[in-house]
Amino acid sequence: MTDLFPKKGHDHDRCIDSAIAQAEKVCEAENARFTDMRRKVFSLIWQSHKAVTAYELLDALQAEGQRVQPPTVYRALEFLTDLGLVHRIESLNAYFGCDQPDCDHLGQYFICTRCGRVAETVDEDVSIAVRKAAKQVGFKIEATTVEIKGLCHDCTTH
Amino acid sequence: MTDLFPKKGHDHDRCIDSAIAQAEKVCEAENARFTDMRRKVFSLIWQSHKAVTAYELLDALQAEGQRVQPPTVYRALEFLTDLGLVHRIESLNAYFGCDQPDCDHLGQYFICTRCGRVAETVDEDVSIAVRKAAKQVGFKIEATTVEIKGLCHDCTTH
DNA sequence: GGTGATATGTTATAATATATCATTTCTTGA
DNA sequence: TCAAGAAATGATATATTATAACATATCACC
Ligand SMILES: [Zn+2]
Ligand SMILES: [Zn+2]
Ligand SMILES: [Zn+2]
Ligand SMILES: [Zn+2]
Repeated sequence: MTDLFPKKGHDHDRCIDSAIAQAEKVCEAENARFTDMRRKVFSLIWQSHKAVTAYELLDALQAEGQRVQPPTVYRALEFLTDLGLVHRIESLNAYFGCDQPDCDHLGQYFICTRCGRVAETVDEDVSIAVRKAAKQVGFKIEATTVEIKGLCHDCTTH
Repeated sequence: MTDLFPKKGHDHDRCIDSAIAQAEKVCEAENARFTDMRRKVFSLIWQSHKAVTAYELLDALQAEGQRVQPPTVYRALEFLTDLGLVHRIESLNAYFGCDQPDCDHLGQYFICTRCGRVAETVDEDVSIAVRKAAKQVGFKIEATTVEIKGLCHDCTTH
């Protein structure tokens, strides 16, 4: 068993720094501008491993004294999700930071209903099973949403 | 290849009648009341094989002259989804009728982006792969959302 | 430095969902 | 049968999530 979720006392600053570094790389590769606002929103999303809502981000920005409106947040989120730097959790209407933005992320999301954290995996067996199921019914896949709710390992044992 | 989606010219009245008959059975078995409002909402959902939003249902009810408010629709939807007669498609904020309410529906949903129809499958291989992926990371599953968007067989060939 | 493209600001509003309390309808058992 | 309690619906208000439309600012490039 390898827990996808980070350990309790882990150095989260490293998560943040690494995520930002990766985001910079992706933006550069895509010739996309990692503006102050986008960087700010991205950092806020990475403050935890939980999914955050657009309005939580808005509140956080406003708490810092910025006069930000919803469209600003949604635009940043659109930019980040389009680049695969952030994923939207459909069943939560919330967003969280991708820790492997390089991969082609037809990912699956584990969502802990106790601690609220989200972890992403790109499980080949799941992908294969989904593709096979689609093929069996003559369905041409464009996108998949696989969201699994339950208890993370920490939350089952503590 | 067995298309999950109904044929174009199929007798949809039979779909509706059968769905209502099944719903009556389920409600009776659960000792739940299939009231006029719930039956009405259920029928409206079954007017097509597409997923419909709560407010589309509300509009349809109001168009019939009823003075219905959102809570009434959401209550009916909650009742129906709790019984497994209707499923919510998270990525669409919409609802559609289950055609196999007896099974334990850890189902997967195929959503055609062209014709808008939804079809449900309960694919064991997908379920197994998801359970295995969860086990590998020590995650205890409570619920799963598997929504697959793309083109149904009809829409790829016509 | 001027110009077009991109990003953000601003205002308004659309779309989805729920909280709360009042009223009606149903069930059930004295 | 009908009174009491439970369940469902009505009604009002509001919370939450998201986008449209147009103005302004910033950036990239020549
Ligand atoms: Zn971390
Ligand atoms: Zn947890
Ligand atoms: Zn039909
Ligand atoms: Zn189709």
